Amino acid sequence: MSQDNAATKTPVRRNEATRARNEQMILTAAEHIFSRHGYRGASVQAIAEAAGLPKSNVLYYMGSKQALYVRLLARMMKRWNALLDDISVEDDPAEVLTAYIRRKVELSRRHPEGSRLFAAEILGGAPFLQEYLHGELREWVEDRARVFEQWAERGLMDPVNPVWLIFLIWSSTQHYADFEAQVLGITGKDALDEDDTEEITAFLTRIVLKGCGVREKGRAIAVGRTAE
Amino acid sequence: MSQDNAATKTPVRRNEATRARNEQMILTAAEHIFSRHGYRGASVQAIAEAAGLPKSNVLYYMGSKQALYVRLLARMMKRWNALLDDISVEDDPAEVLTAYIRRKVELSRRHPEGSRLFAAEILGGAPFLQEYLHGELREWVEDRARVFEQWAERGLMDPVNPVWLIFLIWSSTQHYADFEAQVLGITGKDALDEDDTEEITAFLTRIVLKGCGVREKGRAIAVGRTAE
DNA sequence: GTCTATATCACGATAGAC
DNA sequence: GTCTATCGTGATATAGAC
Repeated sequence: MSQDNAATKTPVRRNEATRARNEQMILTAAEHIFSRHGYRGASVQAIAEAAGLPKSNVLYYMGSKQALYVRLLARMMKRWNALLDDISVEDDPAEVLTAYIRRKVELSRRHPEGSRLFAAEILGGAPFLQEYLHGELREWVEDRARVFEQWAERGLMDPVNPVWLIFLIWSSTQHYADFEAQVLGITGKDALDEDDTEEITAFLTRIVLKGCGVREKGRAIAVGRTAE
Repeated sequence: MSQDNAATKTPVRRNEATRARNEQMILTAAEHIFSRHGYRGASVQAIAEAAGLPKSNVLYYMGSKQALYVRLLARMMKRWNALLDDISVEDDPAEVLTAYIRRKVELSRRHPEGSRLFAAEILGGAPFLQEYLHGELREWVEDRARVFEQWAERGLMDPVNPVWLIFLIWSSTQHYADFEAQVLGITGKDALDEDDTEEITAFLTRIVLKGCGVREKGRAIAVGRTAE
């Protein structure tokens, strides 16, 4: 990230701070613009204006439009991976799924523009993420899928297709970030507050757990009008 | 759609056929390009090349880039509305939800690019669809929501928030069109076939019905490892 | 290290030849 | 009705002044 210090003899501490601050401004602004218009639809000019810097500075700091875009994608993948810790057959399905849904909703809420940036990349056929999808992410899904299947064999949940289940969790949680404009239009709100988010998390958790017949710590779950 | 016939004296049937065919080519090509790159990211040049026509002809037939885009959005909204027939409290929740999920999956499968076009529009803040979201679509959702609530009061399903339920159905069904690149990357397939689609429909239907505690024709649903 | 000025090219749209 | 030629604008990127 900063290997070119050898070229400059003096420490230039003040400039390093300036650079760090400007880079942060650019990254924030770029995530905003790219998420709204996609890679091609976004212009460096618009990003520069949003960051309050001259257009050339954006290119000076980031090298090129593409390098900036790739850097943002990588940052989002990193956030994403941070909440995907390992699971094993010994874990409790209800706990794992509940925690995962909650974290996904929280991440979407914390970084809606990153989520939309990723969504736009996938919508466009994932030209910059082909490798990631076919490699790292695919392996991650296969690992979890195997655990879900073992849970089903042990009678801890229904034998549903684990990949479709993962897609269900992804789509339903990200929806509130990616389709925010639609959600707000239909609900008539200006923004979703923390209470809404709590309610949505509880709703999605409940549907997924009950829908997959997840037993809590070996007990059969309550069913019927008294449930929840 | 064709009110300017008064200007031409002769019938010009052949040209009408040419026009109809060219317009169709343009609409198909434009849906492809707009869905990949969004409104700003798409160029009339690229649409023209995909349609096999000179750039000027695209603008001649469609008037402007924006008019073409709006026309495509309207076409998608029309397809969308076609499967949203009225429901009442007297209907069976299981039947209504099952049919709706099936139709949504089928529509996404028939028109994946239309679905992605819509998604890109929403991702970008829905600049051309604000009115639709706050008006027509919002009313549609409120109508269904009221019926869901009445079903819950009658004990036909759990008292879940009906709006979150509708969002769940939308997001989980459209996921396979909108995030197709991700789905194919992770599953390692070239395309989802009809068997996959059937399986996904069955999975989503099962999770939603069971998750919401929908009783089939008044009976309590089966639960536990023998279910399904 | 930062920013102005500019090179080069593609954009949407249109005027006018056929 | 169709297509070529072109206009004015805004794109990414860079060279060079400070």
